[in-house]
Amino acid sequence: MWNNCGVCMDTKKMAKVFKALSNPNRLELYFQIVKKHEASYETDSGCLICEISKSLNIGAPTISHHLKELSNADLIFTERKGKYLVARVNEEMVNEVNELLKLNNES
Amino acid sequence: MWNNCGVCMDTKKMAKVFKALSNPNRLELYFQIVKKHEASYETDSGCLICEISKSLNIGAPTISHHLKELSNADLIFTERKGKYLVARVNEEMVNEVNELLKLNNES
DNA sequence: TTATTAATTTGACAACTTTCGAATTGTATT
DNA sequence: AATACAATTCGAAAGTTGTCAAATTAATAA
Repeated sequence: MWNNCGVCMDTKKMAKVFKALSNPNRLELYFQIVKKHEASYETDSGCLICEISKSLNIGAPTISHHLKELSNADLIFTERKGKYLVARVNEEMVNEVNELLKLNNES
Repeated sequence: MWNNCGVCMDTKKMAKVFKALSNPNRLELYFQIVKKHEASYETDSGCLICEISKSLNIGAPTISHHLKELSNADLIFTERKGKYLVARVNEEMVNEVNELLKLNNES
């Protein structure tokens, strides 16, 4: 459970997730992926990055970089569909984070 | 709802919270405050920082700095009790973050 | 009052982040 | 084949972060 640095194993993984969400533009990107994901739940059509990127005032290289960070933190999956990139939320991971953050007292 | 940078107002606030939780040592510090908070729920005795800091391998100035970040992000409250500093979780904020992170589809 | 313990401030430094422009790769359209 | 569009890679600039040592403040105990 504890490593030699006094930091819990899971803590590092979780810190990485939070770091991925810690930049406003990246967080907004994440929220838009979630929103599309929820909207297209029935069709399971995923979310085109080029559409999202129009609404964020940052260039394509930056978007690419941010997506990699979200992906590296296991918050999203990405997949190439021909010319386009499709992003999907990793629901399992998000639920895990939610559990960890939840306070469980009886107030 | 949206500002001129294409970033949602709440997004900045949330990004700040996630940034506060994005460093492993700071996250561990936060978790320990939560743990103590939950354990001492009945007595409402709070959590002494000097106790926690023994289990993290970082110096006092760094702890002080990290506490300020958690506090700045409204994740915790701190209060001086004589010689000691007592930390408490801001339950309202944590619940808010949890709501925002929660996925609401029917899977 | 002196010494001790807890916490903060300051200043510094290396490491990391965010972002961009330019060049490049991959795919589709004409 | 030539063009256009989507995305990635690279290299660099400007800014931010995590950490510490040294000095300082605050409160308590001897």
